[in-house]
Amino acid sequence: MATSTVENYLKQLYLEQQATPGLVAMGRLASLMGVVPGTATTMVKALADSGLVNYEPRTGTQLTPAGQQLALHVLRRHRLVELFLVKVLNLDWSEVHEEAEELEHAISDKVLDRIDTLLGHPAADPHGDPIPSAAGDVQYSQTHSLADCELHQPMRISRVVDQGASFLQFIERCGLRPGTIVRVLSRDPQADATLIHPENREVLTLGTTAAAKLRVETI
Amino acid sequence: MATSTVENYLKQLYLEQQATPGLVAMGRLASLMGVVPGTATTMVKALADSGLVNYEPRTGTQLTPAGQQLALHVLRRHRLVELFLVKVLNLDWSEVHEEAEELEHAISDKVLDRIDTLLGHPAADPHGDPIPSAAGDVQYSQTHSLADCELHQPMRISRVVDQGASFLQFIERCGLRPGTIVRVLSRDPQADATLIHPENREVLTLGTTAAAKLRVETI
DNA sequence: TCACTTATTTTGATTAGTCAAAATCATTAT
DNA sequence: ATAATGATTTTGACTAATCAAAATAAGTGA
Repeated sequence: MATSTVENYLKQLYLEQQATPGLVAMGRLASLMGVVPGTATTMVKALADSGLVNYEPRTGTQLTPAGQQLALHVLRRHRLVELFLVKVLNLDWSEVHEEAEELEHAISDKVLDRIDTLLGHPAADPHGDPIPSAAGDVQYSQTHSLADCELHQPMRISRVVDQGASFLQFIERCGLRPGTIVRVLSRDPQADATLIHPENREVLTLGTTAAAKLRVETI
Repeated sequence: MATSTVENYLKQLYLEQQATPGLVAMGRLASLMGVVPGTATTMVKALADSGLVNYEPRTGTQLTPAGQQLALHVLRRHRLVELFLVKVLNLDWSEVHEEAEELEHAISDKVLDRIDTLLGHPAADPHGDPIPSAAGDVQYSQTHSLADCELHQPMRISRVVDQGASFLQFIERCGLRPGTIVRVLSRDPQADATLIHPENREVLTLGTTAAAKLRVETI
């Protein structure tokens, strides 16, 4: 059985590879995990010995198929738990990430399965992140973000790519949760600004960094 | 923050002191925790340093008020989780003990509170064990067992003092879950047998050890 | 090519929890 | 009172995960 530390390394590697394909450098992994670089090196060597990652000294590391499988399992637990906490226990979506961070390591397959059934085999968590299947398949609807989608076209927000509670609360306040329909009215690269119009809400301006965190899909 | 190992030691000490008041010997604690006696000694010394137990070398240990407080907190989590798993996720009551054993260390006060609310502030878990309040109070309804209660008097089963899945499944099959009304028809000390009659069920015989595990209360 | 910067790896230590086995202590039985 | 028995404690060692700081490698600039 993988310890929860191992599960966290694998999960982080998976997310990082998803965001930036290719080898993950030790320094990068260390900062994601909140440890010093030497610790990451030691850990990755151990993971390599278990066949969960490939390790190229002084270059970087990446998940093996076995490692990815395990990472997806963890991610499935994490995301199902998040949705469960929101839907069944009425927690706020801005706080469930932290809670799930602990529960994802403690929950058995049996309990997870019940949760999955209770929720009706959902496809995405409260942030719009896809929930991997028990077999380890994930559906990435390759979307644009508010920072690069078409102007004036109504789009549906499908995903919020930032788990921070304060950002999520901000999104909440602006009425920009996943599912909401928005249109981008204009972009001003000089001002680093995107003018958007959420359905039934007031027009507002987002900086490009914030806009890029809101993934959208055409309707 | 107490590690889950520490939480388990405290929980086990509490349960043992409840069953057999007085100091708990190292050998006893070790066997309850499934470790070697030397390990228990080392651990108890550390717990004593943290002010969670009193330790009398070569005699035994017992919880301090602080230790008991923490133990009750763990027990509250354990039992609320058990009930939640049965009521909300439809797990079998014979399997929830194992599941709760892990979850009790991962669940936050906030989530626990939601569960408590969702279940309507229940007083007992699926085995009839009382759920300590958030403040750490427990209601022990001091009851008799089927091994020593009055004959012929209808009694309500209030508690099953054995968490083992196979025993619980047996109890289930005989229709002897908490809440059931039963009468003891006779006892034969020589044969070590108790003849009981569960309401709407067939008469059956239990050995004294098994009968003692079924706590009952007068109606 | 040589020095400099920066990331990575190595080394030595630390903490929590554990075991095996030797040493110690406290009781019982003779 | 002494020896035997049995529990307890101590000692030394191990694993997982970590950090601090020194050593090493790789790439960059001059």
